[in-house]
This record gives sequence, C-alpha cells and structure tokens, in this order.
Amino acid sequence: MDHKKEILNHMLVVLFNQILSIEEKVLKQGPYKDLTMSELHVIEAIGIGDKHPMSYIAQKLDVTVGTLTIAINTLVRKGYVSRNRGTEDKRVVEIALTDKGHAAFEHHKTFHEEMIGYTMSILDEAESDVLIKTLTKITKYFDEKYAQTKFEKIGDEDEN
Amino acid sequence: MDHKKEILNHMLVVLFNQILSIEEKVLKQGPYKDLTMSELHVIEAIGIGDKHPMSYIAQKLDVTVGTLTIAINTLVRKGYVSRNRGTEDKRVVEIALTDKGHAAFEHHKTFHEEMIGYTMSILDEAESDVLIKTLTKITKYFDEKYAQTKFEKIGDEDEN
DNA sequence: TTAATTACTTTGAACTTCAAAGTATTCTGA
DNA sequence: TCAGAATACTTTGAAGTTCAAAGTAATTAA
Repeated sequence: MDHKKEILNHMLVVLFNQILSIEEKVLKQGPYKDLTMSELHVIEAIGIGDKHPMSYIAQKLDVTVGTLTIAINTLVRKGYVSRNRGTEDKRVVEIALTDKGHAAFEHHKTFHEEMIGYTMSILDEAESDVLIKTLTKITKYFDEKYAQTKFEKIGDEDEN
Repeated sequence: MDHKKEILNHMLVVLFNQILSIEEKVLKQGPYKDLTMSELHVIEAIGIGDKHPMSYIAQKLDVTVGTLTIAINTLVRKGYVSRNRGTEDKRVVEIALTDKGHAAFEHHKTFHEEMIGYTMSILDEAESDVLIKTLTKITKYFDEKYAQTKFEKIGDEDEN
C-alpha cells in the first residue's frame, strides 16, 4: 500500500517533467518557434471563438492584468493576437486571436491530441475508462481542496 | 472514442494546472515561504545524502551550469545549501543541503506524500491499480519518445 | 611545459511576473 | 447633475529565471 504511493508519487513527478520538456521541445522545433511556452499558454487561454476582455483572460490564466498586458503587447507585435477597445464600454479591451493565432492554437491542439492518442493507444478500452473516471475524481477532489485555499494540516512544523 | 480523447486531454490539462497551483500555494503558506518554486526544485535535485558537483545537479535539472550557479548563490545566502571546493579536484564545487535544506526537503516530501495519500484515499483498489499501471506505461513510452529528442512524425508506432 | 580541456562563475540580455501608481471611462449617490 | 467611487486597463520598477558567451582557475595531455 505504501509502496503504491511511492510509485504513484514517482510517476507523477517524472511524468510532469517529461510532459513539460516534450511540450517545449516540440514547440521549439515546430512552425511557431517564435512563441515562448508562456505565450502559447496565453494563446490557449484566449482560445477560438469570441473575443474576451483582458480581465477574463487574466483570471483564466491566474495572472494579474498587468502581466497579461505585457504578454499581449508582444503577441500583438508578433501578429498572433488582435486588441481592440470595446465599443460599448470604452474601458474594456477585447482580445482575440488573429488567423495566425488561430493556426498556432490549432497546431498546438494537434500536438495535444497526438499525445493523448499515444496514451490511448497503449490502453485497452477498460483501462482508458477507468483512467478517465479516476482523473475526473481526482480533479474534482482537488478542486474542492483547492477552493478552501488552505490545504491545511501540512505546514505544522519540521520533520527530520 | 474521439470524445474520450477530448475528456482525457481536458482532465490532464486541468489536473496539471491544479497540481502546480496547489504546490505553489502550499509552499507560500508553509514554513519555507522564503523559497521560490524553482529554488525548491533545486533543493529536490540536490537531495538527501552525498554531496554532488554542480554539473551533476545541472544535468539533473536540465539547466546550464551558469543558471545553477545563480540559483545556488541565493540558496547558500538563504542557508539551505552548502558549497565547498573539492579537495581532490579543486575545480569541482561540491553541493549539499544544510540541516535547514534537509528540513525543507523533508517538508516538501511530506506534502507530496499527503497529496498522494489524499488521492489514494478516494480511489478503490482497482482504480489505483489502473492508475499506476497507466502512468507507468505512459512514462515509459514518453521516455522512449523523449530519448530520441526529435519527437518527430508522430504516429508511426503502435505499442501494445 | 605549453596547450587543451574541464569545472565553474560572471556578465549581458531577454523573458516572466508582481505590486503599485497612473489613465481613461463609467457608475452612483446626494 | 456632477463629484467621487469604482472599473478596466497600462505603465513602471523591481525581483527572478534562464541562456549564451566570455572569463577564471585547475587539471590533463602532447
């Protein structure tokens, strides 16, 4: 039982680093290598479809609006994002992807899909079902834990 | 089938961000809040036990030695890490955790264990088995893909 | 012993992020 | 109505993270 925990922990740590590494490596080899990972992350948050205000996207990314402003500056300069003042409320800035931004989004989405494809291909039907169910359960659980911000019990004091 | 991929992708993305968020939040609430996430990462790479040269740790972290030097500077200043010239080969710098570094390491390890503990506690036997099996498979698969650095073509392989 | 190599540090530049201060616009209450 | 509050965003200054390239000191090789 404790052994299982160790394995799970190890797997998560390793997988985490692997995915981050691969994602970056693939980005820097692909047709959108002028993007950084964090810029790509912003593009993902903007997404296909409707334009959205700065504050909405900043919240989605969990960064301040000031931080997002700077990111959007460079993405506009690089041609991935359009920025326009709202017509109704002129304080608002409406952000959307340009065609080039769209293309980058789709390209990255394809990478994700292929990565998931790999994953699914090594699982049988029953396994993938359980995996989805399990991840859903964990996500929901963390969501609740996370909502209370505290995630307490942990900061009591030194072990060792 | 394609729907399942979408769900799995979404779950993985969400879980990813959740774990990163929680980890950071917990760090900033705990007794080692003077550490940044990346400093904690360095501490993890140094680990308990023997001292190691800079180059070894840099490789483990996949950063340049110059980058590591800067990180170690602040960790030494903060008292988490000891840095000593090698006696045998004086070019070498031997890095190890101080007692305080040890304590921070263990504290973080405890957090990990508790997070895994939470996770296991909401899964039944079959679920945790499949989860471990799946993660192991995925990790191994990525390891091979990753080893060839290229991550090219995507999709001329079928394991299992 | 000079030249090359190795292990690390320093430097300069780019990027990421935040908090706080600043600007423009809209809303609200007396 | 209109002055002050609130909102949406941008700018600024500072701290971190990271790399490549240049620099230093020690070791190894020819």
